Amino acid sequence: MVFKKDVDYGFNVPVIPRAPRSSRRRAPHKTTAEDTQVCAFELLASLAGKLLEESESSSASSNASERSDCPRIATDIIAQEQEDGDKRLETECVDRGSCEVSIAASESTAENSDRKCSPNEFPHVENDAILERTSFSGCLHNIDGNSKSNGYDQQQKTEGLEYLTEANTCHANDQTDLCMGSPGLISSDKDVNIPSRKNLVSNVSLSRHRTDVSLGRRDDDENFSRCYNYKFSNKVKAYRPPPRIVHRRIRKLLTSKYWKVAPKLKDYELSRADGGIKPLYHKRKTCYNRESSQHDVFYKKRKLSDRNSVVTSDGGFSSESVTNSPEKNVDKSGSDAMLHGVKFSIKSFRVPELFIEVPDTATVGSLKRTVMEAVTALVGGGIRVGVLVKGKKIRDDDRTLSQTGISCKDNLDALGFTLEPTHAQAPPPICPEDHPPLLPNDPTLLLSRLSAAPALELGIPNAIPDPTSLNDSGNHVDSNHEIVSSYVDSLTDKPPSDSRALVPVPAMSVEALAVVPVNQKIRKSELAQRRTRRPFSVSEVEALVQAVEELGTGRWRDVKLRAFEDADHRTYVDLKDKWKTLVHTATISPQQRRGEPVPQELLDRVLAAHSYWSQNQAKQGKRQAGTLKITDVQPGAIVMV
DNA sequence: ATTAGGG
DNA sequence: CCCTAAT
Repeated sequence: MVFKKDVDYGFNVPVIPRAPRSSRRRAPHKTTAEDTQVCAFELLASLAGKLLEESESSSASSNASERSDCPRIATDIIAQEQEDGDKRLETECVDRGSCEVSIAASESTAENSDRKCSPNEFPHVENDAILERTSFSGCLHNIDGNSKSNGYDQQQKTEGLEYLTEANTCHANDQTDLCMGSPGLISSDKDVNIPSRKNLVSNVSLSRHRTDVSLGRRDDDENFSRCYNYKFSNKVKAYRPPPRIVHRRIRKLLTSKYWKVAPKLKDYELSRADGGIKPLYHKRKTCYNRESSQHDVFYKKRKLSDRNSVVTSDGGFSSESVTNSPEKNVDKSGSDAMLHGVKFSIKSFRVPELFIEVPDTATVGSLKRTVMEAVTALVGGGIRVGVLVKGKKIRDDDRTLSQTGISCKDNLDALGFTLEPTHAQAPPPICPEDHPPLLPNDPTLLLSRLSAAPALELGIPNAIPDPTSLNDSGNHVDSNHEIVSSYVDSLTDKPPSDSRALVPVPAMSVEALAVVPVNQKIRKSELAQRRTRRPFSVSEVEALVQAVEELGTGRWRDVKLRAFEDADHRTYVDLKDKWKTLVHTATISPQQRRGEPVPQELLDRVLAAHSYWSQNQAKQGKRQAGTLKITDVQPGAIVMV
């Protein structure tokens, strides 16, 4: 941050009138939620419709080869289920085993193991539907972690039992993948009530057959992106469920981090070419649930139900259902030239787990849209592509395809891709915007800050912001570039001239690959989680104190504008909160204080200002032109008991 | 969009 | 810091 003001108000505290309301930014006209609703709805509906259509008409043949593409899986869950010994369950899930087996394990293996649970922790099936996959060939499973008889922890673990399945195997057995059971069925620890699943939606499930609906290829995409505003959460309130409603939950759970919503896929394509498009969503106010959502699901279910909630994990468990089908896209005329090339098409990407919750009074269309949102959010949250060969992850980006064993057509079957959260391998993701143009250690900035620090003028050495603290706000390395470049590299890997590396079939593969977003801004928004903690530096406190001394404690917006306008990561709420803690800190004994010690001088000023402004709250109106001598109130304010 | 408070 | 209610 930078001190915007270097005026020495001394001890005189002028009462500065509030900035005229007119000066406050007005949000531009926004499209009505209605529009958004309708549009998104239709789009998703049509998409889902196609899925259904395809799933019904397609055969149930499984794809063994595909399965072998991703041999590694999270089987602990399965095993767990079987340990449970529940025959019904077993029956229900056995087939799924193959599905799971086909899931490519990624970094979050640890996560999975964490999810392991003892038999008696088996998930309690309810009526919530859990969408295992939302690759649009996904399976729906009726599993609900909300056991009313279990405790919180149990709940957590239960949630982790959600199956990781792959659609193409699920459908192989004509399993009832989509389970929309009747409400109210709750099972105890020992009695996993699964039967309800049988009554559930029949095989007309979405997952009977891989639908191969390309995420980024919908004609409606354009509209979609425009209309999909994630504002539906408000809208959904219209679907407020009746008291006894049971909410359907569609979720996949692997980690505790959530991605943020993102624009349509097509944008990604564009972004690749343009070098980045403007993100549709900057604020975190979009539709996602934070960590607490899961933790509180027990207690706040009611709350959650009021809106559609979507949580996607970044577990890195994203797997792909890539289908190499060279024969399909071979360019006959150029077959010779492509003899050593690699052509393939990506049928679809499997999407990492999603957590979706909507009131069961919501419409199907709403559900579809929600799923769409989840997927979109996930994809836009910042992912990168992982390459799997025979189930093995290829991390060396410099290896040629031939060296990797995927240079010949025969091996294409073993080629797979995964979608992984970029930050899974990246350092703490930091938003570029969070940092001022000037580097923290930039002499210029440092000087300006020092000179602007009232403390200097007051001759209080302690208040001089130390370089260390100054660096605090900017010592984060923007990892975006790394990530992006890394990602790009993986796609545009340049192999030795003599060997033809991955040469995507223009129309097909390029597009398919484009499914992976590169947009930095999108990545930024990825942090739909709790903001990174950023302790106030002494200099910041300094600025805050000064601003409050001048403006009072009820004008945080002005404080922000005055002293922290350039500190994007400090919102007026942050400032208000900081002031709150400062007052508290100043009140308690020095021994009880934690963190970077704040100069007592500042704390004294905090108390003084706090005291003054709280005392004069009522009189503020009359003191328009008045001034105050801090010293006048300090004596009393400093008194600590 | 802000402010005020509780968590 | 987050979340909400109330402005």
